[in-house]
Amino acid sequence: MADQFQLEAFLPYRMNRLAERASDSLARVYAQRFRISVHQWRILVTVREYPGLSATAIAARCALDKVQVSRAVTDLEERMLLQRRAVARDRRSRELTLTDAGMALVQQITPLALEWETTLLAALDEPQRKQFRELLGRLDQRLDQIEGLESGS
Amino acid sequence: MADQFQLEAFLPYRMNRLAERASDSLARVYAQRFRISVHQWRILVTVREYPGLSATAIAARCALDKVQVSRAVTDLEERMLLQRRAVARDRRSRELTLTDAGMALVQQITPLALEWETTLLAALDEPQRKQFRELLGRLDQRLDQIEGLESGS
DNA sequence: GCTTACTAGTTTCATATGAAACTATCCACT
DNA sequence: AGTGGATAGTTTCATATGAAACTAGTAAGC
Repeated sequence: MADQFQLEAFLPYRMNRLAERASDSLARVYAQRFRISVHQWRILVTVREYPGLSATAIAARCALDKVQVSRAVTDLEERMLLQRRAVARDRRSRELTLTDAGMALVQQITPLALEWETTLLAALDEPQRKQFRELLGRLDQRLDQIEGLESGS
Repeated sequence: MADQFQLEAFLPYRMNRLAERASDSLARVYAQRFRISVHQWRILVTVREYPGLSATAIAARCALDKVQVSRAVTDLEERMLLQRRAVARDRRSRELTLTDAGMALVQQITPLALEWETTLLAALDEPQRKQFRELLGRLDQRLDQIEGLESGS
């Protein structure tokens, strides 16, 4: 069995390598130019889409660790790209919103990110793009199940 | 434009999240039990498939950094899972091969890894599995082109 | 055979990471 | 009101990372 195992055909490896290459290539489009990390980018666009979320909610929504969110948000706030506003009903938590500068930054980077995505997806025709998204969704759901089994049994 | 950007629909994010979840879930199958990291697993199976490769060749083949390979190999050698043999034609480089214990370990982990992969792929039917591999391949090739453009211009 | 440029692999060092501890607050129950 | 968990977010600390420096060796031009 092991003697026919090929790393190149093993999906976890394939997915990881592809995701990492894609992520690195995209980051080269905006990271140095705007001094924004991938984590910070995720946070900025999520706060733009859902203004007023708490740090914990952000962490859950963009698959980040709460420590990473804490640190990234501190930095973004220092740079006046985002603000934390105290919320009456729970004084542990704060509502996050973008500042005008933060919004402007997102407006600047978004077209670059979408353009990069379009460039990547030029490898596929429209039905294939649709199919790819569909398959990613199915695998994601499957991982929900697998994780359920892991903790359940 | 930015006001319709959704992280959840953005492919680099989707791919990253899926790959990371998959990698973590799989690692839970063997990492603690055999004290093998993902990097080490890649190295072991690659050395099994191509005995006698150098560290640099391994790094290129499994998308790892040469520093990571150096460290992982040192550890694997200390644990007698792999050996480095001097090679006459170039005294900087050494040929890597698995020891019997290393081979046995690969034989033990491989079925678990393949079983995990099968569990994940149960989310898809056979044509979808084939299609998924095909699409990953196309995107990989596209990234070769994109990286070419980046350094070329 | 020297000098120069390159490559294999290791080590150093500064930074990134995330688990676990911690602080402050909230909530449920008595 | 008071006690015993939970939870939000931060800080600490030990480990992981990878760029750059380094060591040792190779290769090509003179």
